[in-house]
Amino acid sequence: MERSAVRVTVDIVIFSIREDALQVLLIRRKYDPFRGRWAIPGGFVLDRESLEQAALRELREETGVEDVYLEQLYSFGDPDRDPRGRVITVAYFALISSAQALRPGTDAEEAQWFPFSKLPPLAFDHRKILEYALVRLRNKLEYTTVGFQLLPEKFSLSDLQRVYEVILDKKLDKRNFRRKMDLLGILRPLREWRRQGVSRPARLYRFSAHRFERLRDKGILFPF
Amino acid sequence: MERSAVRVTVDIVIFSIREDALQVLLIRRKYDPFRGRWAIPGGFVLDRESLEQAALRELREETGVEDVYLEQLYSFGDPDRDPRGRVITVAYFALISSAQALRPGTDAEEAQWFPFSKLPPLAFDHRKILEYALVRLRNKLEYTTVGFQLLPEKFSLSDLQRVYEVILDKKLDKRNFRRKMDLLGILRPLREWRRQGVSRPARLYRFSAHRFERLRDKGILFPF
DNA sequence: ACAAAAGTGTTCGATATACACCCATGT
DNA sequence: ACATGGGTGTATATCGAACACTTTTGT
Repeated sequence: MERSAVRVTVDIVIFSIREDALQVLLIRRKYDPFRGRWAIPGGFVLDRESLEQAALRELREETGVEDVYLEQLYSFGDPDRDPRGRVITVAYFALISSAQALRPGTDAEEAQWFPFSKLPPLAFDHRKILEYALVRLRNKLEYTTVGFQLLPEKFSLSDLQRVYEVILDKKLDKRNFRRKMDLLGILRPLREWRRQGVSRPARLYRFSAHRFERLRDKGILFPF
Repeated sequence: MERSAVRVTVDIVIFSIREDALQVLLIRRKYDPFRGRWAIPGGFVLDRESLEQAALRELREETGVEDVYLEQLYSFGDPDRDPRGRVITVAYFALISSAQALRPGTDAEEAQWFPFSKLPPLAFDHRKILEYALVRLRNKLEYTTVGFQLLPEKFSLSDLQRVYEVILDKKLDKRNFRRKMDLLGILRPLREWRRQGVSRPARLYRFSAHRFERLRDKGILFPF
């Protein structure tokens, strides 16, 4: 068998809802190739770590956050995707709660949130990766509970609906949305309300993980 | 940045319906590690080929078939998954029509179909890969048209139903199944019938690709 | 009183499920 | 005539989509 002179990276599409928009975290490249361009955070897989560990490490280095939803997206391996040589990347996507503050630019890299609808020119094939990540996120939103990963622990139903609306990029009907969430049976209402400026206070809810497990057991979700 | 001393393979889970069962093609390893064990066909990615090209090449080498449904499954990169060192594999799955004959054991490798329900002990983490492939195949079956890829060009509705039944491992109602297929609007009835032994001849159908494209455009499918 | 967001039910069409008998053919 | 698989319709339950007004609060 032939040896393959290949290097492997992980790249992580980091989504968050900020300022009522779906945003992704990008870093500005300091070196060639694509110096000055924006890129998805990532880096080489180290010798003794799994792909997921590598993704978590990069995520920690880039943002300082630890507890996030992380899912493998797809592997991209066009021979010409990196001008430096043969580099295959395993792309992940991560969801960060809008409450989580990032430790800014830890390894002296310029990092910045961009609304998905206003992406700058990107390095490598990162535009393609981002677009596929959005497709997956939208699909997952419809048949799983990933949406909750983008919210803080306590949230109102309007918060939740806004998450769905900005990701799917369409208005949803409030009554239908609430009924659906209610039927899912994974929301625990709290005895807490939150005043949002000048109007009626909104009841807060918590995502009920253990009811969610039953859904998982019914095979609605995925094994990794 | 650190170099990663990694090699990359593609492995292909090859599904087919044979003898009214879902089967996978395995090859017997001739060399260590895991000499004598059965394994999913695969091999190293070459310098100038994409991941998909590598998968297609392995598929051709292993089976002689060219026109198949091929989809990337998942990348597996546990540091200890291969005793020879760091090998990351990008797993694909392929669907082969039951009509397609394989060029047998071309590169002097012993290849054999195994019913999914009677898998032998497998090399590496290939058992895990196979199990995930089945989960994906089942999911895809429900919201896409991959099922047709397992049939020859002309098929009866009973043939089609059998595909669904053996993959999902449950009996389906004939009338409901036919109505659903009819509503999908992707079957073209032919003026041809086939006698199956001693009973009434079954009408044959053809999968209508161009109607299918409309479904694809509606975003029901995936980009790769 | 009014502005702003929270909250709440009903109707309708589409889709999924359950269920049983007749038909065409070869032996 | 019978054994074998092919073919067909109806009734019910469930789910998603459309749609408008009242409530609570701060100013």
